[in-house]
Order: sequence, then C-alpha cells, then structure tokens
Amino acid sequence: MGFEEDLCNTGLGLGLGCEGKPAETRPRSTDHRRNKPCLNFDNLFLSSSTTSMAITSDEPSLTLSLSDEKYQAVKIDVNKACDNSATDVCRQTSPHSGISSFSNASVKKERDLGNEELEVEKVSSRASDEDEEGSARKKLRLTKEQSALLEDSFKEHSTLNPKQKQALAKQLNLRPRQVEVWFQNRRARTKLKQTEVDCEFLKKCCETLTDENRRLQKELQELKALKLAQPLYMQLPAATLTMCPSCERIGGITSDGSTKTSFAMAPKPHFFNPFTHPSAAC
DNA sequence: AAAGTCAAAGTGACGC
DNA sequence: GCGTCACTTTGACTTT
Repeated sequence: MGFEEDLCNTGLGLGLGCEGKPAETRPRSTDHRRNKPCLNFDNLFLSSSTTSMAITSDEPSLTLSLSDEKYQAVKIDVNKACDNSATDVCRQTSPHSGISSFSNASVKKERDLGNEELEVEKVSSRASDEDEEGSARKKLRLTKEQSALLEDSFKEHSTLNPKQKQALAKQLNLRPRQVEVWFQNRRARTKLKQTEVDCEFLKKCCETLTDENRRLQKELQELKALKLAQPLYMQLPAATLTMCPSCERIGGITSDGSTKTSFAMAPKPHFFNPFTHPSAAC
C-alpha cells in the first residue's frame, strides 16, 4: 500500500502550506508560479492536543494543525561582500591562479591521489578560455578547492549579487556564468534535499496519525458498545439531563425535542416531562 | 559494458 | 532586460 493510499484509507487529511515565506529570501514563489505544491513543515505541529474526537458523531475526527507562526527562513545577507577567508583558500590552493579545468581523464586520478600539486600541474585548460566556447559542449569538473570555496561562499549566502559573483569568479578563475550556474544548481540540490527530509517527516506524521486514528476508532467502538448497554437516561447527553430534587427523577430532552424522565435508580425507566412535572423544582 | 549517479550547463517561463 | 527558477540534457564518473 502506497503512501497516498494510506492517507486516503485512514480518513485523515494533511494540510500543506506554502504561504508566509518572507520576501527577503524568496522574492516570489516559483512553486506558486508553476502551480506546484510546496512542502513547508516549519510550522507543522503534531501533538495529542491537536487531535480530537467527537464521540457524538459516527466517525472520530483527527486534526493535524499548522501553527499561526509565519514561515521563518534563514535570512541571507546577499549584500555581504566576499570574505577574505575564501580568498585565502584560493591563494593556498591555486598558486598558479588557474585551477579550473574542463574534465578529462586526469581528474579522477587527481581526486584519488588527492595530490593538489599534481592537480594544478595537470589542469591546463581554462574555463575562461574563449577557444573552448563554440566547440562541442565540454563539461567542467570543479576541483576540490573550487568546490570548497564555493561551498563556503554558499554557506554565507545562497545567492550572489553581481559584485560577489564577479569576485568569486575571479578568485576561482571561472567565468561568472559558471559561478552563477554552480549556485543555481546548489540551491536546487539544497531544495531537493529539504524536500526529501520533508517527505520523510510527512510519512512519519502519517504513520502517527494512522495509529492514532486506529486507536480512536477502537475507542469509539468500545464507547458505542457501552452506550448500547446503558439505561436510556444514560444514553442522553449529560448536559440535557436534570434531576428532580424532590422525587429524585431524572428528566431530559431527547434529540427529537421530546422530554423524558426516569427514576435515577429505577430498574425500569419511568419517563416524565421535566417541564410539566408537578414538582416545581423540575 | 551497461546501468546508475552526480553535477555542469542549456532552455524557457516568470516576476520585478 | 535581468535574475532566478524548474526542468532537462549531457558528460564524467562509479557501481554492478
């Protein structure tokens, strides 16, 4: 049984929201733009307090609610200038100021060996070389150092302003477009990863709610069975019952609006109308 | 060698 | 027009 089937069969509804993201980090919702669902569990809470069961209805109901708090994304300071530490890394790892490369057979060896000197020596072609453009599409494989520096930069800000892009490209000896593409793909990977995490979380929520639903169904059945075994006056909702203090009879209003009463301890219920009963207290 | 995975890069749509 | 996005293609590399 699939996840969606589970969801349907439990009679549970899970609500997903994607509104509330701050404009600073997400100027526009592309998910909305593309009419795609957006998972957002930042405000999702599951607790016993969010579940409820109405025993007067035929089916128990469960509610998985979202908090009112707005989505709180990590603010990214895109205007922050490229840091010096990144420059240092670049200096350390790129003495020849040209460490970018188009992938070739040597790259794997370089990675396996972990020999940076060798890497620098072997990597001859430059990503910024104009002669590479126009030819058949060749795939650039970033070096470990380039990737590390890009990662560091990404940790600081997941988007770059043109100045930062330019500076980073210069540090890495890449074209700004390559830096841009790297950040673009990196953001996509981050989002994908988060979606996977969200999906797992949602599955766990579903499992929890399925268990809860099962438990409540069982409880409802037990209550129904108990209800059938009770005297009539006990079947009435407690709020509608009144007891006559003088004659110790219990009266109530049934669901159809009629009134009934009986002796509280009587083996056989004796009905009376509490509104027309001779006792004034009734 | 084929299949699978990863990541760089291309493309088109969209909002500002 | 530019920047960003989702989606896609494609080449490099790894696993089976």
